[in-house]
Amino acid sequence: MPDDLHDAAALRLRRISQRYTGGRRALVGVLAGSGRPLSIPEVLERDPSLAESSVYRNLAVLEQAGVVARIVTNHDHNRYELSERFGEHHHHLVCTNCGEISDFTLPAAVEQALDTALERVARRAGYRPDTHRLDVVGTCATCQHE
Amino acid sequence: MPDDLHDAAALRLRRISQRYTGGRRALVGVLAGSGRPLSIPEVLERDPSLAESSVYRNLAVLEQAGVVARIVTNHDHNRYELSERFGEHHHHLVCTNCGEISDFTLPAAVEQALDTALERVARRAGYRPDTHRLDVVGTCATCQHE
DNA sequence: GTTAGTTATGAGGATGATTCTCAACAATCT
DNA sequence: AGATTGTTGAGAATCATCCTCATAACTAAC
Ligand SMILES: [Zn+2]
Ligand SMILES: [Zn+2]
Ligand SMILES: [Zn+2]
Ligand SMILES: [Zn+2]
Repeated sequence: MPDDLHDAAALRLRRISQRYTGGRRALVGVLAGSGRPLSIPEVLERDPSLAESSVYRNLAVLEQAGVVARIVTNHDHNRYELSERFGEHHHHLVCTNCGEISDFTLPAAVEQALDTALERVARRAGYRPDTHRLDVVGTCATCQHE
Repeated sequence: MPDDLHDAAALRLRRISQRYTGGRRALVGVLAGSGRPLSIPEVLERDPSLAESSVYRNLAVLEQAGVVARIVTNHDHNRYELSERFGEHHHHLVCTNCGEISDFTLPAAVEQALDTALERVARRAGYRPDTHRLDVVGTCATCQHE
């Protein structure tokens, strides 16, 4: 967990007048160390010293600050990962069976073409576009063997 | 609400040994008449004769049958719309402020390029891809005036 | 068209993820 | 240090969603 990650997180929090406390630093560390989006029970497993209510509150704060992103799913729990601004722009593979999520990126040319097409379509509908979300929905390798 | 829509819905239900009852027909009618994805409170507003518990149960049945699709959101309620198989493949514009959702389609060339790129990327990750979801996240026209 | 068997309904209750409350605690400033 | 303001966490509250079960509707023989 590199220091500049924590520095950047602290900066973003300061921008919305929030402190970078121990609990929040721990959350960023857990998410950075995981490599894939985690549900809150998974976060608590990885650091049992954290209090459930604080984890909910702090992930919401970190989301507002733009440090983490919440991924909503059909399954029971939402999942969290570090915001794209701390990594590269990416998308998700979602398993309909077990709910697991992993990351992928598109070839630059496809991403580019997609982005300009989306920009145009949003403007035409009166929307001010901010970002986009793209998920491939399917069955993960593990769930195919059953 | 064209008859062939109801016929197709009935057929899909029959395939999973479910009946196309009055309540289910009413749900399909409401969703077909709306033109945009609706939350369950919105469905109940539009047809107050429906029972809340039956709406939840029947939308789940219709989802299993492939007649409706559930759209999960950051906001309080999920939303439902008729499945793509009853209309054309499309995507969503999502307002981060009020949660409203509207539909759009991509130019065929972009959609095509995207689809083949996704297929390739999913296979490489061991996934059996089923479909994809693409949302533009931003601010709707109404919410920009405030 | 009656009967027996199966499936759907709906009102109210249960579940459970998330959010709220509030008293104790920690950081920041003068 | 004292005063002010932000944070924590254990438990309670909320509320979208799902479940229960007695009743009603449908279906398929007889
Ligand atoms: Zn899986
Ligand atoms: Zn993208
Ligand atoms: Zn809006
Ligand atoms: Zn598409």
